[in-house]
Amino acid sequence: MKFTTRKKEIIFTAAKLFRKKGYSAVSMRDLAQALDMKAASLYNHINSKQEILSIIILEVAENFTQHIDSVLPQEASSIEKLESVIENHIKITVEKTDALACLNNDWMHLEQLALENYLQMRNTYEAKMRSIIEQGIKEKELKTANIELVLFSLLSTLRTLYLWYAKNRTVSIKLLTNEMKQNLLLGIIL
Amino acid sequence: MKFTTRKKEIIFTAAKLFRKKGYSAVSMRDLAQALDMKAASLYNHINSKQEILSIIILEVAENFTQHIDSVLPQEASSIEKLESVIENHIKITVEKTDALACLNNDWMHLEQLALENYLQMRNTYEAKMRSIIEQGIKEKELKTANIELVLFSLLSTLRTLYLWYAKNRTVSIKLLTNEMKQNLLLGIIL
DNA sequence: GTCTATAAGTCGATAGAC
DNA sequence: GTCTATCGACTTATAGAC
Repeated sequence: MKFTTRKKEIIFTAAKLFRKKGYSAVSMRDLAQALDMKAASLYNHINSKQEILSIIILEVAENFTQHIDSVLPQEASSIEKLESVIENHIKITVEKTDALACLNNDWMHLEQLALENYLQMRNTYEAKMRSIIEQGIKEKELKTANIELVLFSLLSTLRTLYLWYAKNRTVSIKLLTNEMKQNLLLGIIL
Repeated sequence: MKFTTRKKEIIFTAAKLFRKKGYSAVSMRDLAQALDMKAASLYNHINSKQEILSIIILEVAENFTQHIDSVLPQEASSIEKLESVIENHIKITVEKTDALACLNNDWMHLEQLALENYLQMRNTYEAKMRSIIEQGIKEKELKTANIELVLFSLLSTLRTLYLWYAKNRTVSIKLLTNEMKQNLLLGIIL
């Protein structure tokens, strides 16, 4: 992996460590050692450990926000919109595995503005997903069911897909995408 | 909540705190304060912070192990077995929400024997789930699909259902169970 | 069984030399 | 931009009084 700046290298490495042990269990000394430098030197590139976490998480959160904002106003069926959401989750899972894991597991260690910012993006994302599901039920494309549980069933699998992908990196994205659409939308019973 | 021993009260309270902030971010002082006592006094009831974590996690892991061991040899269809597994996940989600969250998020902070023990139980559990899915495909009850992804789709939702349940505690278990069977087994498309 | 005091080490972060 | 040295607070855990 090549980096344009030392700061990006630090953030990339931090995401890898945070994913394995969690934000709280990784010390600045651990991070420095992984980069073959001393902890004090990190502070020439970043202001605090907290800043590293917020950069990692908010960047991924913004990726999700941008995608759902582009999908929602489209003239498309609810199923097409859900498929596009699934594709985007898989894209982020593949391209930003470590950062996605941090977002999932360490968001509660964000502070102040970064935490508010994250929670606001997450709430908005879920509200927009909910409206797609409601559209689908109204237009008789989706089964009439508990909307909150349908929303959760979809998101829980998509959010944690990185756990599966980490152990199965050789799978083709096309196969992964098709199978996930099948499983999530059509179920597994013949 | 009433407790038969002080040790059980400590473990119950620890699970609540670990769930909110994660094992590493909860100090023995935090735990003591939540119990209205001093940190040093905790050590009259438990040997170490690590012991608390392993008691919390291994107890839940053994619940899962016992259930799948009782389901696997039954003379039942693969779908009936999967339904029984879903019911058990929901039962544990409802009865041991905090401990289940610890198992999901903090298992990697287990050490030595406890870690080996946990990983062995998890691997065995997944292997037995896999054999149920294989049985289902062989007997043409389940669609022919990527077994590993079907397994992951099911478990990812069941394992993180506590996140949804924590915000929707008033839902009836019967409704929750029926909806989850629908979503996971039959999909959401009409 | 709970307390105070404390050991021995780690934490995030800073100052200042080079 | 990296280093050594260090600060002050916090960490898990123990010793011993009550």
